Amino acid sequence: MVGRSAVANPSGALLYKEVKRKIIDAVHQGEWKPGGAIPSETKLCERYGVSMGTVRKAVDELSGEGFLIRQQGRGTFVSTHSQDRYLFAFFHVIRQDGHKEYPLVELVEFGKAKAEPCMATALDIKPKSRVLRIVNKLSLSGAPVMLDEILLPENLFLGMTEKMLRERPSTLYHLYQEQFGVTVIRPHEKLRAVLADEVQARLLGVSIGEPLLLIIRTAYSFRDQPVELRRSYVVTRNYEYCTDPMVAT
Amino acid sequence: MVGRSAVANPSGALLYKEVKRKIIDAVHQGEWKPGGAIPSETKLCERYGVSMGTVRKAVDELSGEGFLIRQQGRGTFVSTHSQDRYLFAFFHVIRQDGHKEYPLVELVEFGKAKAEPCMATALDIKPKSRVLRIVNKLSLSGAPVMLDEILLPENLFLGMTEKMLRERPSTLYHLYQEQFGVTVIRPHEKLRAVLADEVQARLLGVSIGEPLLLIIRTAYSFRDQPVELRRSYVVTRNYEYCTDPMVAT
DNA sequence: CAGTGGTCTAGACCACGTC
DNA sequence: ACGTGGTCTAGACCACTGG
Repeated sequence: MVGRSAVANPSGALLYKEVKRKIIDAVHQGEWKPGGAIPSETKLCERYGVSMGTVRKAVDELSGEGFLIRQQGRGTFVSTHSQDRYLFAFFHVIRQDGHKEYPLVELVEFGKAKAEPCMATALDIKPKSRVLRIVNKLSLSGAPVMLDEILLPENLFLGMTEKMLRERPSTLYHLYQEQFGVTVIRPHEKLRAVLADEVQARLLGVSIGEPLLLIIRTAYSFRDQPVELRRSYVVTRNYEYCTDPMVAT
Repeated sequence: MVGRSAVANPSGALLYKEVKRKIIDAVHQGEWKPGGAIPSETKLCERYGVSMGTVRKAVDELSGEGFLIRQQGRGTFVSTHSQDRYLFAFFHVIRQDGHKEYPLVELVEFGKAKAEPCMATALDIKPKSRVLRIVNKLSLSGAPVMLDEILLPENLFLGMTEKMLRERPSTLYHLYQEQFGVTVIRPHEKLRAVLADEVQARLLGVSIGEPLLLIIRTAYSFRDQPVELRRSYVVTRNYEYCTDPMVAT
């Protein structure tokens, strides 16, 4: 037989996983950029010395994970967090009648802090190392609905300024990607119900003791590296958190 | 060319979607039963007159949707809601330290009611048609944590008795499948934060005004048919709702 | 029109589970 | 040893996009 055997290959891993890794690496090393196209499937076959089916399986998985976007007749592109499809992949709060809307984001606070133990654990950094702290107020239909407290490991976001956040044209995750080369690929969220404290009540325009939905999100980049910890407090009087806002195939 | 063309086929649909549909139908018609094996991939090729790749794509999707379970070296099986992997596909409440636990379920109420407009809409039935109403209390580590109010269209669950619910050995969804031939394949959930009213406080052993996580779930069967509406009230003092409890590939 | 991804074929060898 | 699913090959035709 002229081809390689079905599974055995230099690194000992599955062939299509190997191809996935190589594609991700090429993007990491800047060969193909977010928003740009990657080579056609035929060219990828030649480049990696595998058959179409194997390239397809690799690209299929990467596209399923949201890393690539395929467009029939046009090509396959490296995804960007500025794309519309991405906003609602991470923003799950919609009106109770099902209406979706883009939130208006307002910066409330920006500064540095020392990581508390729970933050350090979640972000996989040393206790008491420095973190950036951002507080945003999000409004829907003109009314404040959500308070975001965002914590970032400082070393990944060196040089972040308040100005960047105020002038940000698109989403925060787009900023991470464009300015700091940090691509969020997977959020993990935990939810609780809590009562509004005085600060939250004031900022959200509700009474103290109003029930709030607390969303604790850890956002992961490649290799399961945590890059952001976020606590969101949502007034669910008119809005709700919706699992799986994605449309079906 | 001897084979059929790549896309054109009798029904005009994609070939692998056609195969998916036929597999689902065979299960529906009782040819292959939940828990049992379906024919090997080779046999499915012959039966449906398509190639391995096409059968694989169909089975891959059905297995991704949780309808089938593949086991290397053994075969492919029709999934059952009694399987362990299924409990946590629908039960997302875990302890705040990440520990997962099986809830103890206790029936609080069982009866019939007329569908309110919002229920009728969600369940896609006529307003004021009859629904079954079940209220369960769920405990974790011996303490009540969650209250479930479950609403079912009566016509799909004719003959359901309180006895069935009390003697239920496994999950409710397993009961739906075994006794009524209703297979839940996809839940859709919306979450809010609310305050405990008097009844909830009493049943859950908390004070009135305790913040509760409200989970409004619509469960769908095949063809996007809604089969259950469920409102769950969770005390999130020690527990939390966790998105994506599934382990990665 | 040429080039892309989407689907499909008809095989092959491998790793795993069961007998 | 045998049958299963898991992976892989080396092509093919189709539908869609763009020039």
